[in-house]
Amino acid sequence: MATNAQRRAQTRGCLINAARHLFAEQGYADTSTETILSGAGVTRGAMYHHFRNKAELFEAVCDLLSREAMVAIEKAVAGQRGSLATLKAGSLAWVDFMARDDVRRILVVEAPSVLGQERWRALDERYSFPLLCEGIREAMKEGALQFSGSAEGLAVLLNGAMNALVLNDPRADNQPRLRQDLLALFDCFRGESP
Amino acid sequence: MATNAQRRAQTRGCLINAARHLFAEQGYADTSTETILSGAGVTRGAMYHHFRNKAELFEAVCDLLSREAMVAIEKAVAGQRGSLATLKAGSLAWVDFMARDDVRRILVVEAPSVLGQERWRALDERYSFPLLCEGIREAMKEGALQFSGSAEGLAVLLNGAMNALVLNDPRADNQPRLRQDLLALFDCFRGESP
DNA sequence: ATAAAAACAAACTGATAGTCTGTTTGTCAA
DNA sequence: TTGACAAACAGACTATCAGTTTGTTTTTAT
Repeated sequence: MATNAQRRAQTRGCLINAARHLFAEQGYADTSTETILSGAGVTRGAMYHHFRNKAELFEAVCDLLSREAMVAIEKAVAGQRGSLATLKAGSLAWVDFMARDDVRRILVVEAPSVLGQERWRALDERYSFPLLCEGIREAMKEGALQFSGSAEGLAVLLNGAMNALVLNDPRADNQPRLRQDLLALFDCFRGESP
Repeated sequence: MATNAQRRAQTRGCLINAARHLFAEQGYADTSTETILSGAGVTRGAMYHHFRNKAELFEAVCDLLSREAMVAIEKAVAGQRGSLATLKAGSLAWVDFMARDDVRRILVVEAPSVLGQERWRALDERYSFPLLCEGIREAMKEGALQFSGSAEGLAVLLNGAMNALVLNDPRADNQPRLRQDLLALFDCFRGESP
């Protein structure tokens, strides 16, 4: 009835989707594979046919979320004019996406521990990081952004700054203020002038 | 023979010390409590008398490492003259300490996931963050550092930038370059300039 | 049509975090 | 000093759960 490719996509999709919501609500360690299985309407055998272990399923979830982040960023960047405005818009879009409760917990809080430092960085470098890096390089080339160090280094540091912003007390009302502070930070690189 | 306070300190110390090394080498999830117990020369009953669960023992390890970080920072800052030099020295000391393989794995990679975002932030705010915040406030007051946003916001962002630095590929030779980039970042806040 | 491979089903196993009950050791007031 | 109480510890036990194994169904390729 269904082709193998369809069956495969269907089963993987169900598992990833169920896992995504459960990991977001209960965290990785407190989500048993059994819960995921019943949530996805799939058996143990099927899951371990598609994923080597629980962590690999988690990685698939991370991949999905990262791709969604890319979409959000590209959408935000689309209508922008000027390299600095583009950089700012993209960065804010990234922050907005990562600040979502589910995304933050999975991609920012738990991913480094579950995937390990190496694979976590690999994820970053596969998706959002090149975009940020290119944005910075472009802005530096145009002179809209001046920095005595390397573009890649600045990208690493800004990436970390945004990460910290996302992690900083989402329930407090200081989130908008922090966004302002991030924009102020970008303006510190304009070289001369107010 | 020994007083209760002594026994308590002894047992807790052995557990925390054993756990510290095991968590650093194998990670939290892959270190069984049994391994910790035999490493500490202590029984299960003793451990669960002093710590509610495995995570609470991990938190005690984090507390110890954080205190050691404070010592390292205060030592580095001791001989410095000028608010900006003090800030830079303290920041580099923080980076150096956190970049240690054992410290990075426990405090930077795994702590957010094991403790949860809230308790992880609480840890930061109890130790290094106030120091960074005060350093920035001081430098801003002296005019050595100019920023249109709030000192606290800048502290959050810089803290994140340093975190990212620590996480960025420790095996590559780009670590010294990143340290230079961090110093360059500090110099972006001097307003007018050379 | 048939052989091979992919997809799935479900019982089973070893490891392990946390509990429970009981024992030893220290504390402190009378 | 002693006796009542609490803190510290010992170790057997349990429920859970990630991953394995073996067997079955469905698709694909020839």
